[in-house]
Amino acid sequence: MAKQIHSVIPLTLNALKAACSQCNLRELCLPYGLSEQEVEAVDNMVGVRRRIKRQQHLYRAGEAFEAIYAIRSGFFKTDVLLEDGRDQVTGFQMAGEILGMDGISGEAHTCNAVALEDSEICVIPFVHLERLSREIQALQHHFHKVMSREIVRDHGVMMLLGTMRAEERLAAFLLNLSQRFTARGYSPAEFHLRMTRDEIGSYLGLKLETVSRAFSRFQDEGFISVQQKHIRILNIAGLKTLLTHQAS
Amino acid sequence: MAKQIHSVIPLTLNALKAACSQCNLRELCLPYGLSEQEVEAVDNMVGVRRRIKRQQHLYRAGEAFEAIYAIRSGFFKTDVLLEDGRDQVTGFQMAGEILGMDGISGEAHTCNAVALEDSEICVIPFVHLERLSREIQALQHHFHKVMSREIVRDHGVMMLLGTMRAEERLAAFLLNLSQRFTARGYSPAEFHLRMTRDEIGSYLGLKLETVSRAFSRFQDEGFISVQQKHIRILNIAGLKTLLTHQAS
DNA sequence: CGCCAACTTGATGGCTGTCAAGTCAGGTGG
DNA sequence: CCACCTGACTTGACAGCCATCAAGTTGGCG
Repeated sequence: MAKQIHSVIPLTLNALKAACSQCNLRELCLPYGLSEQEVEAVDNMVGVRRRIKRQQHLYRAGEAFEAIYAIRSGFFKTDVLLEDGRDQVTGFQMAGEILGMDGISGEAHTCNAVALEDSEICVIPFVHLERLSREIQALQHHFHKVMSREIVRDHGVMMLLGTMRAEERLAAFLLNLSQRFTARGYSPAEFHLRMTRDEIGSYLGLKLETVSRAFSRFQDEGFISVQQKHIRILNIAGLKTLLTHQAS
Repeated sequence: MAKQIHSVIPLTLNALKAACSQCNLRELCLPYGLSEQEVEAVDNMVGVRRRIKRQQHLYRAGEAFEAIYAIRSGFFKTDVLLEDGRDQVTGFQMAGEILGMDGISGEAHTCNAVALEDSEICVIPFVHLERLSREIQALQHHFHKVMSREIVRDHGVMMLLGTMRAEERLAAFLLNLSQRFTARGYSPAEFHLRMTRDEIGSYLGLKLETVSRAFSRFQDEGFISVQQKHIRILNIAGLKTLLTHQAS
């Protein structure tokens, strides 16, 4: 009991005032070409920064929706639970991406968001965002684009789940990760998976054994090298041909 | 040739000024409690009504994004095409629902929207919508909810594609249709499918034969009666148990 | 009446799920 | 420092669900 109190409370209270004006992820979260005055208004809109430890929830399905969250650093997954116990990972999110937009429609979150590594997020109270969006056109349009991008991304996942075979799914997944790491200035060819095989499988609609076998097969073919969660892509073109060539 | 010209051109030109103030789908498209003045402003925001004949495209992937569309009557599907020819239906839309939000992020549509029966839609130029959203808070919030609802819906489809077996998918599909028809004042138990088995299969990540077999099996079990595209649900509770009971 | 698209039904095969055993890496306690 | 333990992962054998291929049926339309 006492132990719990000591270990948990300090973590969630670790909050700082956010400062978009100083943030190097600004171009991911915010529109181009805001005036100084506007950036200051955005600084005031964003509430606080919060640290979330690995395996902690940022929010849970059913909780009241109050804010969306910008990931400042770290890595998250979102997942949905069915009544019968089945669940599915609906996405993996990394720095510069936005979490929580599913909650707007029903005023409650519809999925869980869990940190896969120690992370830092900026809290954006939704009423503030809407108020400021009414004043700054560029911010309004940017937010609409962010939501729309989420819809397009989901369509991509539906495509993947509906039409692709196991190896195609995993290839698409790796290429997607590679591209997103590249966009953040990391190596396109070498990265560390933050999620387990089981979580990858859940996201891709596969069992963990199938994911593992596909990894092994890719390694045998010389497309990648796998050591636990460390991935190195050796033949990006090879992975890409897996996607386009295998027509049904 | 001459025949084509005669049959096609008149259709797409069939456009009227829209009038939300008169529309009985108002509660689906618009927020509650707008003032008369505000409804009038919305009337001006919405461009024209357009008729789309069965099998005609409302928009195609790649076309410039200019407007979103509210379905006034009729039935649509949206689908995405992969380079290698595979495609997938990403959704079926009916009266009161909104089409085209996928286009906001990239300023171009990312999927095709095709009428599955003769339909009528209201064109909502997106710059108008954003302008008016900045003035009418309720409209702004309503639009955000509509986009968020699309995200939540997509998560539901991902769940379906990622975790359910063929018969569960079809049961979920039928129950979803039933619920949406009910919300529009139609019978919850009896309706006409506007799409082919192939389109259902594409949406559910199944082949048309599998869809057909599942229909037959549901009929044998006494859950539904099927006559071509005419569906009658005889045992809604039975269909629902298919969803929750079959844990893996 | 005949044609065609949509659909149904059967037989077969393959991909992936399931079950099981074993390996590996990291952390803990002696 | 090392043995042990646990969770994550790999690999193999087998089975089942669904895709594929094929043939036949139905209903709508010219």
